[in-house]
Amino acid sequence: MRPRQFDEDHVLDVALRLLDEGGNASLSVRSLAAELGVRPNAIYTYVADRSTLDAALAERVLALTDVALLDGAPAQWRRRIERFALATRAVLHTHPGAVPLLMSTPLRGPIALIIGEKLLEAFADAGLGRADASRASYALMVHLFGSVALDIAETDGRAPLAPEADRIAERAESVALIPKDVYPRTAASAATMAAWVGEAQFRWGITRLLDGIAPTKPG
Amino acid sequence: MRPRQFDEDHVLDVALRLLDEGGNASLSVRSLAAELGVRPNAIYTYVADRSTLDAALAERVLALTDVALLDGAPAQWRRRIERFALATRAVLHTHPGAVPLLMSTPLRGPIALIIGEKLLEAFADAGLGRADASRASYALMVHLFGSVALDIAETDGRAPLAPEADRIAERAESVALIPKDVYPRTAASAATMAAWVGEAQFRWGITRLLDGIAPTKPG
DNA sequence: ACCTGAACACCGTTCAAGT
DNA sequence: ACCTGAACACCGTTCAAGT
Repeated sequence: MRPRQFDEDHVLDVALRLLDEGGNASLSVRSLAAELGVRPNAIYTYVADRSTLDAALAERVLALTDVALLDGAPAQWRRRIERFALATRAVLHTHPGAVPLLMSTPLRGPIALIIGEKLLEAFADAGLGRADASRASYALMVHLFGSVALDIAETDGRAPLAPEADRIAERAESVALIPKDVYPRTAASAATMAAWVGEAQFRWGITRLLDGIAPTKPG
Repeated sequence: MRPRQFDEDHVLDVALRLLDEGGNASLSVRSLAAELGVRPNAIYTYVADRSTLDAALAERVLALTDVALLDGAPAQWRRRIERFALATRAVLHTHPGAVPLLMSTPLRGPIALIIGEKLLEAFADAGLGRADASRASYALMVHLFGSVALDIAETDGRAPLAPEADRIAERAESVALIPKDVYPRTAASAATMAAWVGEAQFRWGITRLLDGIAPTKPG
């Protein structure tokens, strides 16, 4: 009959903070309990088990996304998708520790559904039929989430991430060691390769994908 | 002065088998040791620590890929990339438990480099300049790895994966529950959405991406 | 050089008991 | 209804000791 000490949102916020501060291994049922000032098993009042906690965290980070960026005039469909993709990438970069959770959980929560629905709308505005719009939506999510996941795989998962320029510079150092006799083309394009984790590369990929999905007709 | 009981390859093979058989949580330093008939700490003779083991497993799975599929006549660049992407997707589906490792480790081993080098060659054959070829290679890898990771996030990570038709049918059931008043477009394209985890969707995405990267000029 | 024994500081989860 | 105490079956990793 005791009152609940916290609501579920607060529990998830604290969990997310632990993830942001400490990197990948810093969140556990026990560390979360300690942070809340409670015994480990009390966590099970708020959450069914560890994997449910992870899924809830993934959905929570997705909820930070601004889906309204997908709204707008039909003719602006491309700009709407691009700005949403850019902004979502930025949000996910803010919570790097949650990204592996996003990539290992089925994305079926309400936020994932809203994003899907609005992407369908944008691609319909682009002139695509029902099936193609659906395929295009998924292709875009694959590129968005996949790109962020690979970016973050190179970091320790702690927030805030190092500035982009630093992350690229660090890659440049390691890429410089690639033997140019074995990998000549790779060595010759080292600078571009170092910048794979940057926003320009992300824009480039999204642009080409959208070009392939809805080509502007010649003439 | 005792002889090494195993070589590193064997240790990795056994680890991969544990991952395949038991799903995500079935591989641990201790379970690996038990399977090899040795005490837990003996593992550290072969591997520096757990995260090194994970990285080695990721590289090992990547090594199962057939990079020769990227070779061929310059005019066939598109076919070379497509068949490589398809085959690599199939290989990764064979070791689903290793895919999360692939997505959370920097891909800098020799196999990753060879794949990159050969992709650069293929995109050069497509007529791209050095920087664009590099960006295109990464975009393709993002799509390939991202797509497989999202596919596998819907499974329990045990090999063999259920047949594609079954996985799609299971998704269809859950997608059928989406309320059509809130998500009308999503509900209307439910069948396509259920098939997001299928090979046809993967082909579609790769095709559109390549279309955007190296458009066949009109006329 | 390789493996064991023992130990340390952790995990997630359960169950019965207290309020 | 919520939390605690206690326990269980796990983790990864270290260190000194044996061969």
